[in-house]
Amino acid sequence: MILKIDFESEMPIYEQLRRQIIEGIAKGELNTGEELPSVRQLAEDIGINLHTVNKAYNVLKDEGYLVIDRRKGAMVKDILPEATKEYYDSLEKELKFIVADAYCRGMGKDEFLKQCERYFDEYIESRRERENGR
Amino acid sequence: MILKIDFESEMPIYEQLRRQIIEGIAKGELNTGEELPSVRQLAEDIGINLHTVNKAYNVLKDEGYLVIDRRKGAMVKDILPEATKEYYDSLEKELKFIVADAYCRGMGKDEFLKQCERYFDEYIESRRERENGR
DNA sequence: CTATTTGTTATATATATTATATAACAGCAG
DNA sequence: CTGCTGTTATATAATATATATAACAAATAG
Repeated sequence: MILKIDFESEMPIYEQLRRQIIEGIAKGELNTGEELPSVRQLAEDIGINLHTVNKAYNVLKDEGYLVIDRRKGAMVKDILPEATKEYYDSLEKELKFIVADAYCRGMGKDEFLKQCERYFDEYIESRRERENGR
Repeated sequence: MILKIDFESEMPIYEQLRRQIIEGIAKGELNTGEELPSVRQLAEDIGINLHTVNKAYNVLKDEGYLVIDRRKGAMVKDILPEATKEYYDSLEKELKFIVADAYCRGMGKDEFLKQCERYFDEYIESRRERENGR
């Protein structure tokens, strides 16, 4: 899986890593149980500090996406995190704002929903393709 | 319009203000052309520094939501910002991640879309009610 | 005219976050 | 033993966030 960091972005590097890894899991580029590069390896590959990678991994561990074995390294959990109440609450907050912004800018409900649907289908399709190839 | 700050939140105060004001516009609690409290007034009301309010106002000005008159203060723009290419790009990035996260957590496409639709309808309905009352 | 209000600008300070660098540690595999 | 894991510790630097205080120009209210 290819990870790309935008060093001009306001978004912290560890947060960019976190998001790309979650997107990678959604696409099926990263499978449950799959091992991730070691913190040192990944840090060297993308030219950042190992502590930055470590932070991303640990956030993902706390969220329930990864398990980290002190000796083997990080791997994607066999069972992905569930949609807990805390998750629903934060999702609602985030979505409400995004929808408000879109609505103010004159984006129609249908157009917005179509986009969401398209993104969902992209992940579903991507996973399906990869599962067939195995 | 009531603004509530969560001082425990990781989200910066000015960002909380920014989001609530956009949501207020979406709901129709704030109408185009309507004046906002002065930076000093609002800062005092919610117990924060005037520069924090000023930052929120200026971010919203840069985004095209507000006009700020040096003597009269801030007011909601008569014409709200459009969905520019930059906006679409940032929306796509944001939405793709959110969808990925939801998908990984086992949230169904229909459930996700239903929520988005509900939020849209809330804003539409809220605006309609307020327009009828005027 | 005077006093008050507006956003703006400037300076200073404190704190937290982000990212880096370097080093050392324990545990395990080859 | 050697080399690989993540982990811990310490230090440093830059940036973001928030506050405090003061002063300014421009307009308005009395």
